[in-house]
Amino acid sequence: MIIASWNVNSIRVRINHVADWIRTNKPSVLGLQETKMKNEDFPHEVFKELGYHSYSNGQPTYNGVALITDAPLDEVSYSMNNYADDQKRFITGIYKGIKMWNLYIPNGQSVGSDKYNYKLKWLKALHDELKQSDQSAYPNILMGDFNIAPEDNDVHDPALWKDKILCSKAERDALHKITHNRLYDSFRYLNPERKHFSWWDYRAAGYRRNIGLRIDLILVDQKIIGNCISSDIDEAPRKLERPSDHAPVYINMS
DNA sequence: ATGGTGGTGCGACCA
Repeated sequence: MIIASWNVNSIRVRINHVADWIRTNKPSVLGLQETKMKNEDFPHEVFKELGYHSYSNGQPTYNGVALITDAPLDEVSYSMNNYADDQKRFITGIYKGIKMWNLYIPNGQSVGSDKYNYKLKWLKALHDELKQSDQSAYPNILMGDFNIAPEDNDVHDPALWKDKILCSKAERDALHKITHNRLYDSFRYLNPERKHFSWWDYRAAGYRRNIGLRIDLILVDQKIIGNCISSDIDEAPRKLERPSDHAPVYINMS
């Protein structure tokens, strides 16, 4: 089964790209970020026609996440228990005995800014939320736009990005605290040396020059990491007309 | 060269 994550940067603009990608790849679970659409406008009918269930936690203009699944989810949750957040960045649900977390982690703007402090607070809250769920019977898969490049091999020019937003030590430490003894970065686990990005800035012709970072991640519970067969990033949609600035990342699990 | 492009929505913000 395919588990995938994609920051679409507006579901309204990207709906045909997403529908085509689903038809081609037939994911079991697809987490979308930056839908930028309120729930009542979400195109549930498009996914229904494809044979999928869809769950939206959206808002106008900014943020917004959704889970698209080929079987119904149980226990869908739209917020963390211990962190009140007006920004719609969180949705979870149980899929065939696995707790799927789809997350749009704050960008953080620049190191030291108010938005950076919000990002670190959000990551701490996520850590606490995950720690609570450790007692649960369900293994976890966390997918989404983490807005953190885990290591220098995930960055086109590590010297240029050193201590910058998406790469700072505090962000990486927060991510490691979340994964420690619990989760594997599936792409890196299965591709120890590969340099492959998931996001390229629209500005400065980032994609054409392959100036990118790997910030879209699928973190898999150590209890089921052995079921992961492969992990990859599909650049095909990034080459289309009017693409998202992110490519879909996915894992194949037995 | 210290910006650039793109989405939302129509000005200014976010990334």
